[in-house]
Amino acid sequence: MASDTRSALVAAAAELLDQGGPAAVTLREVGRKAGVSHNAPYKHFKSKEDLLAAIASRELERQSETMNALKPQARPIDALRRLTRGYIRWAQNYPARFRLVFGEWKHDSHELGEAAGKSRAMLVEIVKAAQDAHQLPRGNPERIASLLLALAHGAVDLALAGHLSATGKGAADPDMLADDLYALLKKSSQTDRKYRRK
Amino acid sequence: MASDTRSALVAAAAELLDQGGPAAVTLREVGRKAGVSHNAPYKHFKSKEDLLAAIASRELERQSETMNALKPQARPIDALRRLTRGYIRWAQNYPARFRLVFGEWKHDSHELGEAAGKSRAMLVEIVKAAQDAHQLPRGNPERIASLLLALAHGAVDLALAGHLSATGKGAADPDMLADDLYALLKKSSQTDRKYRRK
DNA sequence: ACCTGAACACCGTTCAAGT
DNA sequence: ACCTGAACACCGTTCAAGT
Repeated sequence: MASDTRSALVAAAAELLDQGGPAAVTLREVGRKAGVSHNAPYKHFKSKEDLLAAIASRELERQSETMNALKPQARPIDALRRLTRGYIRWAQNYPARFRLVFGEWKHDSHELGEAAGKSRAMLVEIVKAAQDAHQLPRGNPERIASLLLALAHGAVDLALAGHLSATGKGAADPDMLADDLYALLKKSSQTDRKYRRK
Repeated sequence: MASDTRSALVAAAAELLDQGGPAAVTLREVGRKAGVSHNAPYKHFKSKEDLLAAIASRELERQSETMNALKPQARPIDALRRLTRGYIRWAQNYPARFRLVFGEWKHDSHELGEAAGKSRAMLVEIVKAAQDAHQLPRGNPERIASLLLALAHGAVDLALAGHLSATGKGAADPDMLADDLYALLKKSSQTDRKYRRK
C-alpha cells in the first residue's frame, strides 16, 4: 500500500518544506531527492497539494503515536501539561509543518480529518481523567479540550509570527500562557470542590 | 507619499487575495485590475512579498482604527468582549487576510511590526481599565492581554482549518471558547476581591 | 519618477511513449 | 503499474527603452 517511492517522495518533500517553506517544495526538486524524474510524483499523488496533504497526514499520525507513548503518567493533569509542552515544542521546531497541518485545504482530505480526530479523542480522554481526579473543573470535557488546544495553538502561532513578544515585563512565551490557563482552571476546579463538600 | 496607483495596486491585490488566496495574487492580474502593465508594481514594491506585506499593514491599520471607534463603552469588560467578537468576525469574514497577517515574513517588515504594536497597546489599556474595575483578575495586564489574544486567535485559526468542530455535544465555536475564558477570568477576579476584603 | 514590452528562468501539469 | 522526456501555459523578475 505505502510503496517505497511514495514514502521516499513524502520524506523528500518534508525535508524541503522544513528547509525553505512550501515554496521550496517543487516537484522537480522532490523528484531529484527521491531519485526519480520530476513528474514521477503524479503516479502517487494527484497533484502537488495532494503531496503536501500526505506530509500533513504523516505528521498527524506521528503526533497520535507520540501521545500514545506518553500516556502512563501519575497525575492526569501532568500528562496534559506534558502534552501541551510537546505540542508547543513541535510547532517551534517544525514551524513549516505546523503551518501546513493547520493551513487551508481545498480538496478537504478525508484522511487528514480522521488523523486529527484520533489525536483529539485521546486528548479528551485525558481531560476526563483529570476531571475525575478533580484536577480540572467540571463541564463538557470536549469543550475543555478545545479550550486548551485553542490556547496552545494560538499562543504558538502568534509567537511564530512575532506578534506575541512584548519585550520587557509583559513578555510571555507560549509555555507561560499555557501555565496561566492551567492556573485558572485549577482555581476554578477548587471552587468546584468546595461546592461538592457543602 | 501614498500615490494613487500604489493604493490601487494594494486594493486590487487584496480583492484577489479574498477571492482565491495568495496563489491568485499574480502581478499580472493585479496590474490588469489596476489598469497598468504587469510589472508596474515593481515601481512601488520591491517584490510580490512586499506587495503582500502592504496588504497586511493596511489590514492592521484598519484594525486599530476600528478599535478606536469602538472605545466608548460603559464597562471595560464589555468593550473587551466586543473587541474579541470583532476579531473573530474579521478572521471568519476574511480568512485569507487573517492568515496573511499572521503568516511568515522573511523580509521582517518593520512597518508591519509597528502597526501590530499600536493595536496591542490599545488592547492592554482596556485590560488595565477592566482590572481597575475589578472585572479581571490582578496581574500583569500585558500578560492577560496576550492570554485573551492567544485564545481568540487559536480558536478562530483552528475553526478555519476545520480542526475545532467536534460535532454534537462538545461542539464549540470560537465565540463560545472566548466566553469560557472570560468566565474563568471573572471567577478568578472574584476570588481576588474576597482576598482584598479580608 | 513612472511606465511599457520583450525576454529569461522556473514551475505545475499533461501527454505520448516506454518497461 | 510505474516511470521518462518533451512540451505547454503561467508566473516572478529583470532589462532596455520610452515619457
